[in-house]
Amino acid sequence: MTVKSAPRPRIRDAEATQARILAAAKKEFAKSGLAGARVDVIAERAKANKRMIYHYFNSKEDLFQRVLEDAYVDIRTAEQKLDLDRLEPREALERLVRFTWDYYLKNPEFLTLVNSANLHKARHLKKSQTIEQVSRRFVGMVGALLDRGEKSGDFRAGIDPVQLNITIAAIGYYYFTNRFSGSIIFQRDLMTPAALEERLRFNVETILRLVCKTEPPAGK
Amino acid sequence: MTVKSAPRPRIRDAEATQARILAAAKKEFAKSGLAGARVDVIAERAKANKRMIYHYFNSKEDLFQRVLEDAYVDIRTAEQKLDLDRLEPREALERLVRFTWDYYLKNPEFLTLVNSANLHKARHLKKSQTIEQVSRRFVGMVGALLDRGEKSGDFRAGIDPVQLNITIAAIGYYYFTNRFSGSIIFQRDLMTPAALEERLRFNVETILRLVCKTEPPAGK
DNA sequence: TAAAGAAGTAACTAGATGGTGCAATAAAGC
DNA sequence: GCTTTATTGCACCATCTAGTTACTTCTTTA
Repeated sequence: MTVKSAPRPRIRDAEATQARILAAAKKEFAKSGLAGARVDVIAERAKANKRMIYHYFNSKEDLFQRVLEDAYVDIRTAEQKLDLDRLEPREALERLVRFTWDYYLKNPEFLTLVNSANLHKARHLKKSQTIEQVSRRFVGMVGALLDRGEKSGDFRAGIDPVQLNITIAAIGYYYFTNRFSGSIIFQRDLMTPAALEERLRFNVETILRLVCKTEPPAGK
Repeated sequence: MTVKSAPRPRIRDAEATQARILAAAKKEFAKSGLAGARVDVIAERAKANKRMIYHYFNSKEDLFQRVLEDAYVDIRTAEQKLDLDRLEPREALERLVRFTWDYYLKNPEFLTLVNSANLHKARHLKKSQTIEQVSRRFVGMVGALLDRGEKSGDFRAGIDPVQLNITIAAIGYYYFTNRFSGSIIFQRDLMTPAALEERLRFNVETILRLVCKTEPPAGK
């Protein structure tokens, strides 16, 4: 009777349901924050029953924590794939700056999720073991790059990898999270392709000037 | 009967009540965001009746907008008092970086308020005429400084004041708003006096290297 | 000093909101 | 097939929350 060759879509699929809930939750939390997010909206957007959310994730807070964890794992995983070791130090550094920028641009939810986490004093991160693991590797990466560049004579000595990491993140992060207020205060649209390109160039220059011994080659 | 020479504290004082409400609202909005803030909490903390909030400020949203406006006016006013014109360009630039840092450090509510505003796409700022006024003056200030430094030969030519402004804000702002997640990810307390001092030094160096022609004097 | 208006209070409402109890149904194991 | 277990849906609740109604009390001023 039923053709089984192509397995028909499962009517009950725990994994798929959980994935839909997580995706919907990410969107909703990113859009409205933890307090502003509505569980009913998440359920509706996930095409799941609200009951499922509590079945799989226990509570709104736990769901938020899970969303946050997944978001951190995602960016850290992407960073690891950069393979900075295989590039010249200067190139590797520039690549990291560009990657960070692009990630924020393409994943704006990440920014608001982190903001929400910090509004709650990051108590959702403290609980998480996953976060610590991925973070450690990440911090090591820039440290190794700085060492390499120092030895090759490209980079100045004694730069703290944590400070550099923070700065690279900051100059992109701030631009994007505050893009709305920024566009008003500075009276220009910060999100046009031209504006984005200009900012990225400025950021690369900022970091190269900070880290490199000699000046970056005068513009293209 | 009643001695009127020393006017006894007024039992009814519209201005004082409004001020108390605004102060309480600032705290509550900064702590919990727009959605998370509770009007009842604001009323209680202001030692005012909830009805008064609606009497003076019409709605929760309007109150939020007012708090935001006041916060922007406060920082922009403080910046104007810096009197950068009277300093050497390099000194003036360093002063601006240090001021921005100190302001964020001493007014952490400002950061979360701005974050909340941006979570809501800054629609509370768009409505406000006050913001535009104070913003314009502020942007001009750094522009004038850059011009002056360029002419004196201290600064590189062609630096966009808006990009510089954003960068100066970013390297402090990011550090503070994400201090909770940062302390976990980087596995060090970012708020100890030593950590704060180190970061400020790093920030000054970042900006001087970005803007100045010659290297900043090799550290002490 | 009387009238008018401003400042303040308590109790209340209508609608939302996170979270549940319980039964129904599909899938997996025997 | 038949039992067991995991997945899902519906209806419901207790509580919270922004905003309001109706009223009292203080202050000013004519």
